[in-house]
Amino acid sequence: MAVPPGTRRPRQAPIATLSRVAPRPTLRDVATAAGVHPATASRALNEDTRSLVRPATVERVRQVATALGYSPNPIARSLKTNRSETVGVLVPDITNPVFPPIVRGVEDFLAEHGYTALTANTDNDPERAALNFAAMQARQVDGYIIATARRDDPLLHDAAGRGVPMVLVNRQTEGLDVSAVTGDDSVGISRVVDHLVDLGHTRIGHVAGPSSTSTGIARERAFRSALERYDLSAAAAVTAQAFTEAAGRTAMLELLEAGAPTAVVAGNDLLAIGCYDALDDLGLECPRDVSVVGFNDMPFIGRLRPPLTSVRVPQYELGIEAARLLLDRLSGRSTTPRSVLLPVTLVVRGSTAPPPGARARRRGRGSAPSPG
Amino acid sequence: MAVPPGTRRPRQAPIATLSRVAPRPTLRDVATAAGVHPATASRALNEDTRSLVRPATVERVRQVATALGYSPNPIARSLKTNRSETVGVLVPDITNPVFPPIVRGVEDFLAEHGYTALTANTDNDPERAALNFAAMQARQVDGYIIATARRDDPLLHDAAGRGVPMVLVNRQTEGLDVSAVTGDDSVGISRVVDHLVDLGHTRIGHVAGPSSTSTGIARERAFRSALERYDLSAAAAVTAQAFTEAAGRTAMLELLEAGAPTAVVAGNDLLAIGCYDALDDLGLECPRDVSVVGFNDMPFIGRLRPPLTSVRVPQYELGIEAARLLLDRLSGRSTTPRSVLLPVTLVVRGSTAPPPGARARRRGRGSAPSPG
DNA sequence: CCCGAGCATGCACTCGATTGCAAGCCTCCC
DNA sequence: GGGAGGCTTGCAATCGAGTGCATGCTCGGG
Repeated sequence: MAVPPGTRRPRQAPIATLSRVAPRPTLRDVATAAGVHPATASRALNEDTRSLVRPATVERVRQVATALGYSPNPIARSLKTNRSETVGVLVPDITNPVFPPIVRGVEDFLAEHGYTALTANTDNDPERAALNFAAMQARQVDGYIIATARRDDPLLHDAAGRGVPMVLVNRQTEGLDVSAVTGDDSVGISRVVDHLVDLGHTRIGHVAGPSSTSTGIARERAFRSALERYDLSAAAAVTAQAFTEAAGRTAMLELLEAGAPTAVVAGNDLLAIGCYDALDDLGLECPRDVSVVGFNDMPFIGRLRPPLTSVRVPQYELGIEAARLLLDRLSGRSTTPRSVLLPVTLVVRGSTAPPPGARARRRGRGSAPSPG
Repeated sequence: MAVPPGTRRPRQAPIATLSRVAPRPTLRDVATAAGVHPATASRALNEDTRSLVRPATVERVRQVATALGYSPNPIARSLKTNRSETVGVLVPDITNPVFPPIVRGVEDFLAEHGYTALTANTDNDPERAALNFAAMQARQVDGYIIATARRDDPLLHDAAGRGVPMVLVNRQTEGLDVSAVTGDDSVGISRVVDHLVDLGHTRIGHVAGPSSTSTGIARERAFRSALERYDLSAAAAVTAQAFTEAAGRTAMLELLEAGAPTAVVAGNDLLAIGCYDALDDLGLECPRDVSVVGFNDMPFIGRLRPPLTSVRVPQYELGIEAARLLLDRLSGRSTTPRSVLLPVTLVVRGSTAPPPGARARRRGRGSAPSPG
């Protein structure tokens, strides 16, 4: 070698760059500073190859590494290992208040374990979902947390078939053998119906969420079976086109025309707000004329006019749990899919009241109704 | 080499893996399939080296590439180019309703240009911010969009000094020569004061945001100078410890004790909700006893009880604009920092009314008040 | 005292794509 | 017909870290 010593870093200095970013030290830098081969430095710094290196050397390398402020380049590592310590998170729309707490939970748990999250919005569009999914795939994400599942979702079936690690959160897909974390829709709706019957309602309607989503279907089913327990049937039921305020309003207008419910169970809080709008349109008042119940207990939903009675779903915990399941799967700790149902609670507020011209029945919580 | 031809892909098949992910085709695969050298394939597929390759070859390579479903491995590319087509987004807390629209705007604009966003929450903790910042740095993000700026922020000064590309959004940092996109706080507050004076208020108080944030300070300054234009001075002003409901309540209780304002301008909507809480505590009613105004016009804030008068800030557009500035900077299209002020509008709702025992003055919008 | 076992370390190749440089071919013109 | 120049393409090194294999050293036993 004719190269004089100390010329180890051949990156030529840029001619006239004002203040370029100082290059981070690499593994080679650490190695030469510690007087060892890069391979040795690599092994010394790596948890599960450390045993191959003499303890004294390990110590020296580690000290040099911290002294230089070395941290491995995740890109280079990913290239070699095919893992990126990154997971993809798909949500319909982060602007929908249900999702920020979920995402926050996911990110918090991931960060705690050295992972980072790549988030994308799909707007419930399968095509956008597929695009984002592929883009994340290309970026070598190790797995996915999916809040956008459709009841029948070819994209997910396909991916699951290829063995892509993923966890569904909030929503499910039928016949898909992957882990999922959701709120207990059935119990939630059941509590809602208990509450309304308690208040004396018998003509209860339902503004269901879109039938393309598991939550839409599950809550509608739960609604019907809860009514059956009281020998009641739905005053009317209309399915909204989307989980949005506008769709809720449209559906509610239809519902009010179809039956004449004294109470309405909405598929989620946004639909419930749409119901408020529809009542406004018709000059009706909630809860005096019609009681309304939502689902999810979004932030600030208790401060609406009137405060919305809703079912609280522990969104943050949903996110935490989903992230936990995914990392368990990635680390090989657990291999069989698990379905986790998180408990929900009914939060009674001002949007529910006895039906017009009636007094509330008094009844023990959860007990069977005494026959008429 | 004794290796028979056709053995180009030496990855041995795993023994008993049920359904592994099919390996994505690489550039080499495309190259051999097209009968060219990988380097040629690379140039053919790359926008700005394409001119070096014979058009017929380009076409052949591109066809083979799409036939094989090739897409470049961003990890490998990043390693070589030191760019990742990824930008880091720092927000205090995605759970705060102000931020989702901003993030959404950022992500939408980035996605449209082939970039992706890495989001992290800092909880306004400089230490967490530094950690996240470093983690993103390690992941080779090309630049940052920062919604967590503190008024005096060593982290940002340091990074800016090193030439790290970044754009501030929503908040600013003093004496920092980087691009920033914010709502026009000064005009917003000015409109608020106009409106309150219009209604007949003269004893106006302020619950200011934390003085560690530019928005806290800027809005307070704007508040005082707006009052001066009417020869008024603040009935009282208290600085909240954080932009949270709880901090707003505490500050408001103090404020009500200090002065006896008939109207209160809150530093943002969350603080305004805290003001509602405080009024509740004391058995006062808004707007009958005290008018309250917020800032930001968060989603659903108009559906509160009472509907909050607030200043609408175009958050989504803030995000879009911030992303645009950053990408302009990254592409070298624009090099000098720019400050963008987006226009805001006052949205008058039910939380503001004339002061107790007074009728509203009628006054032309924005005109100087007629002296006493 | 010598040889073998075993531990510690170094060497070199790899992941997938990019890019400076070299080489080949063709064409055009003298 | 021959040479020069330009257009295409190939070669090989590189980014930073991980890893199978080879090598060297040390220590212990015979």
